Amino acid sequence: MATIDISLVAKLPLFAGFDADELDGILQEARSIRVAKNTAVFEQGEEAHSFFVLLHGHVRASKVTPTGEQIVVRYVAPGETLGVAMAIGLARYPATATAVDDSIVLAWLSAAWPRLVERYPALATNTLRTVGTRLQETHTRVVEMSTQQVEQRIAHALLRLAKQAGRKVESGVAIDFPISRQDIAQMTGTTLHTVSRLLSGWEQKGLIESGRQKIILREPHQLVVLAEQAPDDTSS
Amino acid sequence: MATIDISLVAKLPLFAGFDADELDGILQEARSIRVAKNTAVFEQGEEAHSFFVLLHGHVRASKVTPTGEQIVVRYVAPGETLGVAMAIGLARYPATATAVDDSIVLAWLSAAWPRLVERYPALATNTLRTVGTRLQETHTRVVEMSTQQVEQRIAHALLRLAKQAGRKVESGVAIDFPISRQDIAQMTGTTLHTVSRLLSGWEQKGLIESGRQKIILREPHQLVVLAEQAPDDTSS
DNA sequence: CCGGCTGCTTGACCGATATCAAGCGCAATC
DNA sequence: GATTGCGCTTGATATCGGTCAAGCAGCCGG
Repeated sequence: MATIDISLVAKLPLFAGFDADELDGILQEARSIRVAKNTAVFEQGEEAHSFFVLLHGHVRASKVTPTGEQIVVRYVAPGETLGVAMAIGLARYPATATAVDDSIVLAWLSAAWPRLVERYPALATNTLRTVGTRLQETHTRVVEMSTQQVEQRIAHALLRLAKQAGRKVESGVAIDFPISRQDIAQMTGTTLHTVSRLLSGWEQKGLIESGRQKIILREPHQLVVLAEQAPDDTSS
Repeated sequence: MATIDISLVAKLPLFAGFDADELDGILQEARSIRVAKNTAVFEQGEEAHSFFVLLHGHVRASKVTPTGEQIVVRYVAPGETLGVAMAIGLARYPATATAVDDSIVLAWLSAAWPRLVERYPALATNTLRTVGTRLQETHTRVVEMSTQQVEQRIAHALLRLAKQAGRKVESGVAIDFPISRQDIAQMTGTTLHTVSRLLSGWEQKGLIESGRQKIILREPHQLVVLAEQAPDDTSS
């Protein structure tokens, strides 16, 4: 029953435009849950009993196809919502959410959503905005997959990860959670092998520094150049 | 000032849960606009002055990349909303909407959206649902592009088009608007040439019947088989 | 401290699909 | 009814990146 501190969430997009009292009312209904590294917040196909806000840590949303192939939908950063299936009219989660680091989420019962929205209509418009943003981002991904080579796509993916979850370190910007070549392959529609080869190449050129589930961008600007390079541009 | 007939729109998802009076209030503010074949409803990058509901015809939403490549985002069927940029927090249209047939749209000024939503909160939740659905569909597309061969992707695309805009004809199901090989290429992330070759092959096998900007599915079920065929399944 | 798992690397090969190139024919326009 | 353009077809060739295969190495658990 420990109440959640308002200051933790007051500035999140989901709660934009709410005053302290309203926030308090909404938070009344939330439970805070610890999710250990490598355990699921929810699983694809499961009944969408709750929706969440990530408070701390990092969560990977992924989908499996009927034939067993897996793709990474996105990485969730602290402050973002996840599992809003009910709000968009789904009874079941369309993807699996796995903590890639020890994480903390706020959870509301999906059943409470209609009531919350009725009392606090801004919840709907705020959620509409974030779902709209995700739609834009997903379209960007489709465009990239349609028009760019693997090298450009991976460069873009790394830059996005760094922007979203970059931590400054001495030698550059580190991606602040464990991520494998396989994960990157599943984000960019390619294979583990190709990612490995490309990253090895970049490491040789000093663009990045990498290890087991670890990537540090040493020369982000060089990566930007790579990412924007036209398919046949051999000017380096 | 000709008022729009309520019965035309009462059953659309955007207006789910509204009674006649409310609908009337909303429709007061709409203008009905004819859009001739091959003209734009709105253009990518343009200020998002209005949002729309397609009443009649078919509209193609497409995006151009900085480097000039074009991709088709989706085809809009009658009853669907388009140009809801403002609702998802965008000041400008993220894509171009072009009528592929003579079409009729209802248009509201984007500026009216906040006021409409305040008076009719269900507009927000209904829009949230449709944007959520589009997000799902776009994820499906990403999954397909990541895991399937061109042949499967094109088969899926045709089946989806037929489902969404199929018209029964003697020889099968026709896609009810002009669509070129180029369009299909831009929907599936491939090239005009590959689409042409594949369709030629299917036509030979009697699966489809096609002509200039025209495609008729003769054997939808065979296409389903093709679409679901595993990458190396040579069982035909 | 050791063993084994899991993530990573690297080579060789191959094949799906893009690219390059040429030409055809329907259909709209004047 | 002629003309021209646009959508389509089809061949030849090139290549990116996937697949197959083998081995390495950092890290966790015992």
